[in-house]
Amino acid sequence: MTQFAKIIVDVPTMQTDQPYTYSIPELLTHQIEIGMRVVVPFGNGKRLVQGFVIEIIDNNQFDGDVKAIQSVVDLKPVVNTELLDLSAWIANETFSFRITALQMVLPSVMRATYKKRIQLIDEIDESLQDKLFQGNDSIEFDSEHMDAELMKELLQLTKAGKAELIYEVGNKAKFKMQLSIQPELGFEAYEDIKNGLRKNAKQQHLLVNYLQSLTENENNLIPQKQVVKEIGITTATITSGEKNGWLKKIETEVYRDPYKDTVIESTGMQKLTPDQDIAVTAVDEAIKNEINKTFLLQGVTGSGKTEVYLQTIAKALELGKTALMLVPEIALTPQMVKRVKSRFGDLVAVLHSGLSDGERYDEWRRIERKEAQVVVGARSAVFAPLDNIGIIIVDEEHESSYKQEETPRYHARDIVLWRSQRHHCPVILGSATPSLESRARAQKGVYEWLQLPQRINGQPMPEVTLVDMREEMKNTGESNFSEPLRNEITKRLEKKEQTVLMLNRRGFSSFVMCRDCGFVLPCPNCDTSLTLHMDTHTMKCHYCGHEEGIPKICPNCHSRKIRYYGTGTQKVEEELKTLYPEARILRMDVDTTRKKGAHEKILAKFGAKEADILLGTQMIAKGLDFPDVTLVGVLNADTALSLPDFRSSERTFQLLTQVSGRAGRADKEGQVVVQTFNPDHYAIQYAKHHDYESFYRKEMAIRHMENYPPYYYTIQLTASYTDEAGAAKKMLEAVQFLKPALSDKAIILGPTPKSIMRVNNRFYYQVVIKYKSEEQLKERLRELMTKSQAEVRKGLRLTIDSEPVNFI
DNA sequence: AGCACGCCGACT
DNA sequence: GTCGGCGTGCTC
Repeated sequence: MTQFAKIIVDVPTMQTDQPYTYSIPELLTHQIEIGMRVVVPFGNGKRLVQGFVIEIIDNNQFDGDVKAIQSVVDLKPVVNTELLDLSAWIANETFSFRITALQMVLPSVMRATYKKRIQLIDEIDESLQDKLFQGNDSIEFDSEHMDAELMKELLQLTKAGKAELIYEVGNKAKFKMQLSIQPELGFEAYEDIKNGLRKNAKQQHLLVNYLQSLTENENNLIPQKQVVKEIGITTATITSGEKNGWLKKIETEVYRDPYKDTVIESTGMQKLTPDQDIAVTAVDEAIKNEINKTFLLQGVTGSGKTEVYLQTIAKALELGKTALMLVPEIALTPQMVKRVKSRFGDLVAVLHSGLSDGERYDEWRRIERKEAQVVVGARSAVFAPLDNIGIIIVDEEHESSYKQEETPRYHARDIVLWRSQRHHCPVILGSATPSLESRARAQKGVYEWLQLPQRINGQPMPEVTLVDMREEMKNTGESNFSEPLRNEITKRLEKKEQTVLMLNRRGFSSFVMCRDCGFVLPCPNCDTSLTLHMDTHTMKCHYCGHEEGIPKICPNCHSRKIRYYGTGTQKVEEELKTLYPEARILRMDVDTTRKKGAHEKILAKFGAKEADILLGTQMIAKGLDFPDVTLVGVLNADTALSLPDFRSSERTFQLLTQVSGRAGRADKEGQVVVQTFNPDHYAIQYAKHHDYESFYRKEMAIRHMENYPPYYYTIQLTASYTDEAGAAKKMLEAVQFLKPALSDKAIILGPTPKSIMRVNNRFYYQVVIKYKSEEQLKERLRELMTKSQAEVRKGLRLTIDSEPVNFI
């Protein structure tokens, strides 16, 4: 009996965002399973696309002609039922397409590649064939790069029936294979062969001896490369050995191991403090009883959260379960990875953005084949194809990088909670400064609250000194370094201790300004100014990537007095060098860490005490742990505070608390100097006193008053268009459309232009809706998307972001 | 997305 | 007259 399959096709549009029914050809009946990728004809002509099988049914519910599946891509399913369900849920929650959500849960190499080619099917004039096909009988048809004249002629040929258009669906994923050899005979047989060999056949002797020794081994599959190197014979000898039937050659898959060259010593469990012990016991209990429960593990820097994570992971493994641990990208340092690997060895798979597509795919396969049972990774690692998860950990749970800023705009924390329900396992959300959302849930008892209030070594938190830059400016003028900070740096240099200096990301760019007329070089495509990049000696736009030369004379008034301003890390570094000519300085920012591994190199250098001062952006706030750092300086604590985002206080508090924790972790006492223009701001004051609880209460009061999360949910709509009026009109229309479906408790903010209204010559307008419970909202938003399709074709872009992390 | 169909302007 | 512009509809 003919079976049918429901398939999500790889055509990411609203109109095609639904399962299509295809018949399963007889030949493929026993091959096709749910979760496999297939190639199907779609649309007019012979267009082929990839699709995912999401259901297999016995009777066709579609009244119309069904087409048959063309071919199967996979030997076994690549998406299990859990991830299939998860992707459907994500598509629904984030207003994205099912195909996009499906592709997101898989490594990017598994995405299909499409090619067209023109195949000659009839005899044509030889000179014409030379011209059009370069002597071949088919040619790739690439309408983007092809010569227009050539294309026209090829199409004419197709129309005349002399050639046809062929669609090809490719697959980028390749296993890296390696040739290995294996003995074919037993010990005795090799003995006989040896006796039969000529005396001077030295290489053959070596080979047979080697094969004979392998017969004793359990694992007798040895890479050919290794054999050649080890016993010094040629591959020719091995090949003739194969011909003689002494051995066989086998192709095996090898994994690209990015950590191949790092030697890792194994470490055991550490002794727990009483607080840690309470936490571990509570989580272990939940793992054992398969209780889907969320713990908020709130522990100050240095309180040993990581040890709690590692011991609960050990518990899960002990029970035959797997573990997933998420870490923010910037905290996923070699130190961090080493710590996990040293505990669990080869059971660990690591997924982070630094991996090549191939490496990422290999790690994914190790997980899928259950060779790796512990997964450590950044945001997208939440989709690791683990089975039977025992514990999920989200470290630094407050980090905004857990939210994906492109569609599907998911938050890893939400995915984690979904998966924990599916696997009946507990979740640990860990942080020194939990997000208000999570902390409030702990308050309400939705999460179980675990605390680690003490540092492991019983050390006090470092002393934080605030420097009022308004006062300082009067004395020191334009310097980035206040007198108190300079004095402290001098002291460290004398005592041969290390200093870390942090420059807040926002407002840290250098721009070019004319001293005579005040002209600032703007980006031609965006409403921003270009920033100076000394490494490439160009002016760049951070939003659209536009790049141009550094002007020598002012384009506006032709003055020669055009200089660069602002506090880029490079400029600060220069000032540091003049202040402390003898100090060894390392700079860490986007420019110096662009190359792969550069980040690690800088940290390793600093760790080896090859520098006195480490200067960097926020990337230095996370995960670095150097015992000789006794001074942490924050050059501009409050640049984020002035931003029109309700989370700016929270971010400032979190950042300051986090960097403070970097000072004096071992036996030496640390000190923190924070330069600020708002020394009285509560975020800065509470950070100075390491007082999360007071900050939490104060901030909650403000959120309550202003109707922001966690008291309200938020949704942000953004429209962009090539003309400003179009974008504004669309958002106005959206408000008109949504309003009737909302209760009077919902609050609509906007439409307003985005703070950078024009990016890459598109204009952006937004609307934010704050609400507590709106039954119809999501459905209405979906309708809005559907009815806007016609405009999308004309260039409108409409995005819906549920619980956005950036409001500007 | 990508392709066909269909209806209007300026050319071999 | 026809080639080709892009607005519209459809894809199991």
